[in-house]
Amino acid sequence: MNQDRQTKKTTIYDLAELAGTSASAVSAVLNGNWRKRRISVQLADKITKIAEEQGYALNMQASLLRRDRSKIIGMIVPKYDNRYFGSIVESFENMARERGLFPIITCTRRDPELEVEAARTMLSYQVEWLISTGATDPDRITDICNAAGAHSLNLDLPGAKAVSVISDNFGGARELTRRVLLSYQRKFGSTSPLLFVGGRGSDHNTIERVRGFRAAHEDLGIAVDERHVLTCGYAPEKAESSLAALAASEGELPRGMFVNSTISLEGVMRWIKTSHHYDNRTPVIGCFDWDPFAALLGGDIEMVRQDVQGMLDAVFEIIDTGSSANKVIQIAPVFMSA
Amino acid sequence: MNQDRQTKKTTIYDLAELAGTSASAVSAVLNGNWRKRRISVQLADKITKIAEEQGYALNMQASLLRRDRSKIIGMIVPKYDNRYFGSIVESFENMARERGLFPIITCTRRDPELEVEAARTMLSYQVEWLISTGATDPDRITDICNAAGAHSLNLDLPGAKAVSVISDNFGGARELTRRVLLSYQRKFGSTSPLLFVGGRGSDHNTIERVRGFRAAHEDLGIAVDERHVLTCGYAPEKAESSLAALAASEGELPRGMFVNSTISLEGVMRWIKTSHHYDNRTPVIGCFDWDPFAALLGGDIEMVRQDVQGMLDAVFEIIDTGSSANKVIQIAPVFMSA
DNA sequence: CAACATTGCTCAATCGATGAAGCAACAATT
DNA sequence: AATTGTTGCTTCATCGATTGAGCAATGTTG
Repeated sequence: MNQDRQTKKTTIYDLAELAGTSASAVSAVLNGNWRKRRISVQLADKITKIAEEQGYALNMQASLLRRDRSKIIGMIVPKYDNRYFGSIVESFENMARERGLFPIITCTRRDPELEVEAARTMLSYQVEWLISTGATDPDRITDICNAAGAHSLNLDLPGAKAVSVISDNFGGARELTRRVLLSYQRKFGSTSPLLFVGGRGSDHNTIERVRGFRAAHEDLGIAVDERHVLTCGYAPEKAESSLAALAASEGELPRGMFVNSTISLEGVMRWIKTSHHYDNRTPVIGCFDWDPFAALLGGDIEMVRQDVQGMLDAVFEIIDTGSSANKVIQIAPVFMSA
Repeated sequence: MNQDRQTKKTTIYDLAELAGTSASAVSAVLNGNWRKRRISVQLADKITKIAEEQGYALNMQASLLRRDRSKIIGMIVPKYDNRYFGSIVESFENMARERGLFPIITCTRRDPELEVEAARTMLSYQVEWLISTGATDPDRITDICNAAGAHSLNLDLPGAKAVSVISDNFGGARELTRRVLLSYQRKFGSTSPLLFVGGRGSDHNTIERVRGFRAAHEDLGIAVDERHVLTCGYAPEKAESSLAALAASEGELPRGMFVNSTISLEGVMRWIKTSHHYDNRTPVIGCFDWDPFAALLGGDIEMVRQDVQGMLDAVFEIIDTGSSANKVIQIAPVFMSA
């Protein structure tokens, strides 16, 4: 394998020698502004041909060192384990490439130290922008970016020191809760407060969603049961053990739920299946997030899909224009009819 | 926002001036080999302190240009829309970082042109290794890497020109098919050939899985129905319309299925739900891939989980040692009990 | 035909970090 | 006192691409 790899890479100097010309001319031809530099078409063709024959590849490090803009744009993302972050990353890459930017993405597993380390590394690579997606400490990253002369932006979770593009968590949660409460009423003929499961009590999105959850209850004149707000973290296992604990201490759990992410929903559904707590008592569920399989699970699951395209449109508008009037841009999520 | 960003970035020359020393000393201190270069502890401390105060960040482009190794490792990946690729990417990042390598990943959406363009771009960034995951034309990428003096490796789908680490598709499919056939027999008291749905007839994995599918049928003395091998592509919509077409032309479809990926399964489940074809006739299904929600769908879904950790262990063993005896390394997938 | 413009290129400095080579200053050894 | 060794730095060339300045060789104009 790989036995025919060259030891040394071809540079513009090698090409210049082969073409009997100067490195300067080669550079001009290969980076496209040879017209401006008055290189003849003949020489340009010759150089292009030789470059292709030699399999020449630009050394971006050398090029970037000399140029003023790197055109590199970084993103940190917590996980790759759900559709939401997956489609954020995929769209981000496409939109960056469309603009001639080179995207680099790093997964930081909700680890504050890793986030900072990743940010520093990206800055070493001269990123012009750094998008912190769902970061645990976005302001720290903004500070680091500012110190290094790079732009920064928060996505999904807001920070105080940079523009933030987030879902309308309050509005979305309020509407989702309202729908589940009404569906409950329609189905079971009575009203009842819902169970809230998943997310961290300290994170902005969860706080806002709980607020929307409460607002919807209040709208319909239903009192929230405080013991039933389980902000136990996002991991499936957390949701699972949290439900198990509550069921152990309370007996029967409500037949209506607000689940704070598909990740938590994973644990909820697993618990429902293994505990048999809801056998023959199928609950109505609202989930703040969307997954194609979860949508097919049957029963009564209503999902809100965060508007990834809308959020990234907002992100790139800021990047394209260089600034934004608002500090926090809220994008309304989309309701999927199950 | 961002009003306090500096115009110029701090360099080692700035630090040298502030510390009243030379850039060379600053460089030695900051990259850690100041002991070897006989810099005094006092000066090292002083420089470190000033660097921190100034928020100095190394210019990786300049550093890389000078150094022999870039320690950058690239991966191209088809999509971020399922657990398989998601966990490949996440593990890849972790394992690369553990080794002091800088991972860059690009999603190429199964587009051959994008794959090539992405490979070229990564080579410009001086990647030492390029891992082609599920690439449509891995050999082309290997050629490009060879020409540029970079190592390459195939993951998930094999190529002829570089070492390939893939799942044992034949073995896995054979065992999965066997299980589904037996489950069919147990459940319905008779035997019947299964339906094969999803994947591309031209890709290696699909070919091997169809081969395993046939072998398992043969093992049990069941004849495969050739019209029931639907290698219609991976996209959910393809699976959906393919099933609809078959049902339209054939009437009742078999109650046993082999689905070639969770992506295709998404279409299959949607069709089952919307068409009502299988209402009160729940089929037994085997899926070559795993998804937590799909696993909870109920009914009889058996899933094989590809051994991502095992595959990446093999990948990094090659990277660590620099070579491999085998051209194709097959990793057995793991059977999940539903 | 002199003066000037245009064409088609080359030269050389530059980006920031790195490290081999070298050089003072002082210490240790003969 | 002369030699050798050690410490603690600095100088400078270098990596490969870019670009302003400059320079011959032509072409054009009055």
